[in-house]
Amino acid sequence: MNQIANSAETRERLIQAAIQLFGEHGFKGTTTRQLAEAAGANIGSIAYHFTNKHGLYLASAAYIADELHRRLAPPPLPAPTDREASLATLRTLVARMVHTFTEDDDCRQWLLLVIREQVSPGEAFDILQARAFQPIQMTLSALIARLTGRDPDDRRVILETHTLVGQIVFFLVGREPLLRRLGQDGYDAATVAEIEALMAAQLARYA
Amino acid sequence: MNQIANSAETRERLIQAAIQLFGEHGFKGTTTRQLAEAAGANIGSIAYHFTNKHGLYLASAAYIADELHRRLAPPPLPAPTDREASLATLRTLVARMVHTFTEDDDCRQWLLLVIREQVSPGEAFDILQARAFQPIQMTLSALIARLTGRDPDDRRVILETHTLVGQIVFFLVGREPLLRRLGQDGYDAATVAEIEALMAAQLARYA
DNA sequence: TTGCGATTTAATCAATTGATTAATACACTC
DNA sequence: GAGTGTATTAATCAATTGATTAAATCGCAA
Repeated sequence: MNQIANSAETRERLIQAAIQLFGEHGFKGTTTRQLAEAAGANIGSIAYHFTNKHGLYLASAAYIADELHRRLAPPPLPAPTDREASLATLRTLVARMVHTFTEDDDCRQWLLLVIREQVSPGEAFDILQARAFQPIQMTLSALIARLTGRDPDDRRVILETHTLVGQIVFFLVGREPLLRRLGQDGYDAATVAEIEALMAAQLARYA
Repeated sequence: MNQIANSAETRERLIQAAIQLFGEHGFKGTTTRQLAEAAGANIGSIAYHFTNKHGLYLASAAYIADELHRRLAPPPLPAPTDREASLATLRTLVARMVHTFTEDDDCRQWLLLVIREQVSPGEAFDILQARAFQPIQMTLSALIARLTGRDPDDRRVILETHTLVGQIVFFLVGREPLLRRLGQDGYDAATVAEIEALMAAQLARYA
């Protein structure tokens, strides 16, 4: 191998540091010196690998998008006529989302960056939308469409998909107020199981 | 009147500018000079009225909390035994939340500040929690508890309340991806009506 | 009007910011 | 081992940052 190996390592460490720091303090709240130090790299490395601070930000967004897609990747859809299989796929997908948004600490790091792009969408939003949101959205819509006998582009299907996702995502977004109400400081296995059961009950209406 | 009138005006303009700018660019992303200019005030006014930039941030959070509470204020609860009235109150509350989160442009400005406090809760989070989240949370829980014949502190009730709120809030948080999927650039009256109908259908299970 | 505290203003401060530079160290080929 | 292009480093730059200061202005009471 050539020296690109070493280069790729620095690149990777910078992206990891960027995700953590951008996620915690935002874009302007994170300095290039913090990034370099956290990555064990030099300030100049940022310019060398990503042109500038914003380039590193975009690279982080792309990394997050790919990780999200990897975790919530749409499974191969069953035959459109097989209702039972479609429902099973939907259940699996929902369960995976619940686990990801409650138990995966990485997701919490990503949240602020993702939300910021929702509030004022920039270049990073397009990356997230294309690589993560859209595929998941489409898969869920397709499944719900089959189960309700509607068209996947039916507005009712789109809105129902949205409320389904919203319920789950809110365990990540509204995590803090919920945990305080529950008197806990984290989602333990029992709580996650309760949430899963709750969502499974929700899906019963598609059965 | 004494000169406090003029002082209060400057204070108010600073808070309004702060909500807009902090909401759009975050705390570090907003400079004191931007704040002063947007408020038509002098940089020194920030220190005079709020000690420092962070003090202005806290004042903005308090303002947002009060506005949220004002919009979603818990109506007087009906007699605990009156199921019909409880359901009607819940419907009203949900409808009001839908309208607020879809049609109220102010809410979109507040979102980033609120989410940031969820991600890394600071002093501002406690203000939001105490003045806005908690009262709404408690009211909804109380209503759902009555309608399901459970205790308001029952974990199942708490979690169900959370999913209910999550569905609605996600029309604000996940606004951008949804609108793209719908091929619209905003929530028109017809769409809001559809959402309202969808949520009303959700509440049918409590009937 | 005069006086007095409250408020606003312009100027200035030290510190930090993102970016750039030239020099150096590195990995690999010939 | 010399040569070459890649990657890293330390030092430096101009610009911007939040905060502070002393002076100026304001509103009202005596």
